[in-house]
Amino acid sequence: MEYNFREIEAKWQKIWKESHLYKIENDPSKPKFYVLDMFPYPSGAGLHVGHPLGYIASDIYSRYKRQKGFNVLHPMGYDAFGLPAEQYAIQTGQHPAITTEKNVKRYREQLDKLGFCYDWDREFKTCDPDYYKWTQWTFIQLFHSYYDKKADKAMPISELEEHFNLHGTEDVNAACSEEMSFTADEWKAKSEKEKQAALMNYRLAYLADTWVNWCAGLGTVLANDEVVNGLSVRGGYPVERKLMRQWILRVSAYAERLLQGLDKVEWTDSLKEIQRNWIGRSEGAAIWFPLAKEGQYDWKRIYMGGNYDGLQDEVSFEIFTTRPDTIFGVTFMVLCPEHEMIGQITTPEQKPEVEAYVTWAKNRSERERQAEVKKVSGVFTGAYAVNPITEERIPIWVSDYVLSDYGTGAIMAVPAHDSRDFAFARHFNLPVRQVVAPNPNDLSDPGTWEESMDSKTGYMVNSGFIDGMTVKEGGKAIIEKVKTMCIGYGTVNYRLRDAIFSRQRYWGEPFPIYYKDGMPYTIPVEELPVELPEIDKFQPTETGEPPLARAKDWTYKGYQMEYNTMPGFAGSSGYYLRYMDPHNDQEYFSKEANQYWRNVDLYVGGAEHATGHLIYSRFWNKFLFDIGLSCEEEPFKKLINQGMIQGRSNFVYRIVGTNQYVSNGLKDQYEVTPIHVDVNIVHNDILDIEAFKQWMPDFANAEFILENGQYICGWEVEKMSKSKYNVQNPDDLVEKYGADTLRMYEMFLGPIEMAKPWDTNGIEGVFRFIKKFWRLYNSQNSEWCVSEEEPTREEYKILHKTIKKIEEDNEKFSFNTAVSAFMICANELGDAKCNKRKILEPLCILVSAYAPHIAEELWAMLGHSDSVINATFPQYDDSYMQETDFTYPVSFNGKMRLKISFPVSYTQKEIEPVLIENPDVQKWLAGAKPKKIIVVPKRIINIVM
RNA sequence: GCGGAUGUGGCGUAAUGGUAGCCGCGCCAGACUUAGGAUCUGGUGGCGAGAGCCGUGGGGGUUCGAGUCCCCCCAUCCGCACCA
Repeated sequence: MEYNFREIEAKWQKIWKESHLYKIENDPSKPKFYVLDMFPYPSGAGLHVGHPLGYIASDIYSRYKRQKGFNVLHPMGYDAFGLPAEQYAIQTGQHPAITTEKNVKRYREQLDKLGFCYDWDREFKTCDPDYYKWTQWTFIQLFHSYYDKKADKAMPISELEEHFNLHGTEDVNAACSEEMSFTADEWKAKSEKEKQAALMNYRLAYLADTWVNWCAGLGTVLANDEVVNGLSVRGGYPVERKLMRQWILRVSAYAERLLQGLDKVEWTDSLKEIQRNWIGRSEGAAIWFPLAKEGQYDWKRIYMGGNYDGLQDEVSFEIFTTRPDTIFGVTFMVLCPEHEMIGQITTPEQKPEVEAYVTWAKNRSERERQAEVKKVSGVFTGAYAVNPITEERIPIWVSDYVLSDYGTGAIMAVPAHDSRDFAFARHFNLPVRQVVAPNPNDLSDPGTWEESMDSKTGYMVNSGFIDGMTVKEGGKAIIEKVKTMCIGYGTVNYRLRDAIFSRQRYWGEPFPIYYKDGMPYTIPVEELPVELPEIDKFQPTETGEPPLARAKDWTYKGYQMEYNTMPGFAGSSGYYLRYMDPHNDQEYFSKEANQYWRNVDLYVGGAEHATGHLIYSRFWNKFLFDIGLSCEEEPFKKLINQGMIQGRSNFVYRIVGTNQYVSNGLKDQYEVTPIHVDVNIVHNDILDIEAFKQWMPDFANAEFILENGQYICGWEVEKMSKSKYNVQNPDDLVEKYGADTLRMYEMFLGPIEMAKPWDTNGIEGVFRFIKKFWRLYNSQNSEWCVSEEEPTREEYKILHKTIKKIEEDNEKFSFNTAVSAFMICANELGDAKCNKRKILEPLCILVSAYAPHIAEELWAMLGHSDSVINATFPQYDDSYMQETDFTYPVSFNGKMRLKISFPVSYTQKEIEPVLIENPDVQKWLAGAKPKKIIVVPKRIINIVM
């Protein structure tokens, strides 16, 4: 039989599908292994060309693990809610469910063509009510939980209520939006609405007025990770800051655990680093600075921040600093433009200027603000604060270089040792005072400085009681001091912010929330799912309400339901758990299923999810862990980021002012304009001239200056995009070479985690290998030619060398070198004309993870009725590797000169005399006496002269 | 600016501190062919007629021996970026 990949691949894909070959059970008698690909969003464009890379790698690993005796969970499904389908719906009126269904179907077809071993019986979409029921359920649990810092976990909010009833806020140490203080009696005296408002301050899913990223272009708010450089990731629309009432997840409560957990997972250093940066832990101090007024300060009273009855006139600002040691160098204070105390403290003379500045700053878009980071702006309030340590009066300024949502929105400025404060001080001519020096006597005049001295090492100077201490000691001393003064304490701040969880959109999970008396209440879990209602149009209402406000009778027992929907990351944060038990209608997933599958052993996907999905799902999982659902605290044990697939563009060079095109090698002789040319009409950088002329009307009459009769195109690695004409569709390659060739070629390109250009130039080589592989089993004239003869020792050696290499490479995900090993093996067996079953049968198993179709066909031809995926991975036998002699490379001073063979049993003592006598060695020694001879057994001999 | 990664033939890449360039593309030569973007065989880092010399971004170092380990520098890519 001839190798006909179209026939073979179609045949086996059909058989696999019909027999549910890849369906697996939760079978506790076998060790488990969970391999997962990152949830794809089925876009209208079909499978992105970068996707298969990761899918192939995970598929190979899954098949390999299965052959190694593991029960492998390898599911697939779709992250199906989201903006593109809805944008399309707004434009065309087509319901997003229809678009989504169509896209999912196309994805599935593409995936099936690549021969993946997914257990499709576990497939689901995030927009399935059966699934989003559990997304809503989790939201309800979050709503009814708070984070107890003492227990360091989520707890039922009912316990907090109970505590309030008995003790008020005394001894409460919980994650919250703002510190609260009331007694049990005060609590009991509160109205139901007031109580709900107070509890909202603690819930893990809470409703609050916050500054959000409002994207008018998309008509919705966005999470921080959905905004890059002030533009929305989807669509690239400008984003502005807006104060809105939104659902928010208290992710920040988990900041420390999210950070600590990174030490327990096997992810790349770079990915962990990105997450650490995103979480952004910094240690420092919180210190209160009072507003300056006449007389002595009662620091204890000031600490209470005016919350004390009778001390309403005391105004103070809480600042956060990572450098408490530099407090003697504070020469001014800065508040963010959003700071609530600005109106209260601004002097009448300064009021117009301050108000103008605040209005200007608040109305700037995020993009403008970020683009002009280097520009210094700000305004003096006319008010002064008191440095609580030095008791100096310092001016209070307002500037947008202080951010409202980090720390407290107020800073103590130390221009000598902070570059931003320095720039600000220089711009507004504020004093700069040095308080840190490399050595205690090494002072200089800050007036002459061109930049601040940000060093975190050195000695304190001009710093009163901490003079002479190191920076570290000084910091500690100041924290001690402010503590005893009751005006501050050492603390930790995180950059990680709570996640905005509302979207003013239709195509997402509805919230299981209704409003009574203006306060939100959850729908009973027995009544879930809250299904997405039908609406007539997908736009916001005329009054600016989200689309769900259009739904008829969108109420619960007469109460209005929530109009917002959940964001894209809601459904993708816990999907990996649902695969463990996807059809369970009683629970998210059963305890038994979770106890068995535990967490994902291998997660494969792109690094672009580093600050979104991979933080949210870790948070989601930790919460489910806290409430006893998930038995593992980290969801993804090992994670591999497939490298980005870059485009490889081709160019033709038009001679300026003509319709003449000059070949790459000759272009330097002319003045040319490079023009992108469709890579699909270029083969190995040689342009198909006829196809080029037909490609676009402009080129129909093109003339060419050739080299060696050909037009050679230039090339460059760029981002893959339609406008650069460097997009290649995996379907076309499957059509041309077959899935097995494509799978192996993608692996052959290089290490899986490395970024690489999508260059199909080498695919022919892999195609040749596949055909060569086929011919090991089928003779030149296409007849089955496997013999039952006993292989030679040499043939066994080739096989076992390969078994060892493939096993090692599979284990370390080095799939490129494994493909290379298969090629070497096929070359060697071909040279040996080996057609023996005892060699070719195990080899077929080895290859089956990489090229499942051809392997399945050959396996059947070898006489097996069961699938090759159920075969056992061959056992490596070291005895075939044993040799009696070893050919030593002999080097002189580390340079390899010649080779001499010695029995492996020979020791250095036995080798040396023979070595010295050797005429070639004599020649290289040229009469000199070797200083030293190094023999590394079975490795190398080095003669030092 | 901060953090992470990467630098090896014309190209993709390979090398537990031990023979640099495996495997493949491309290229060259040959075989079979009416033909070749098919198949097969051989060759292919640079310089040199040759023995040989030089070669892993650059410069130092450790070592009998460095692409690999250490220090400094350069380039490219990725992430973060007024985070106090």
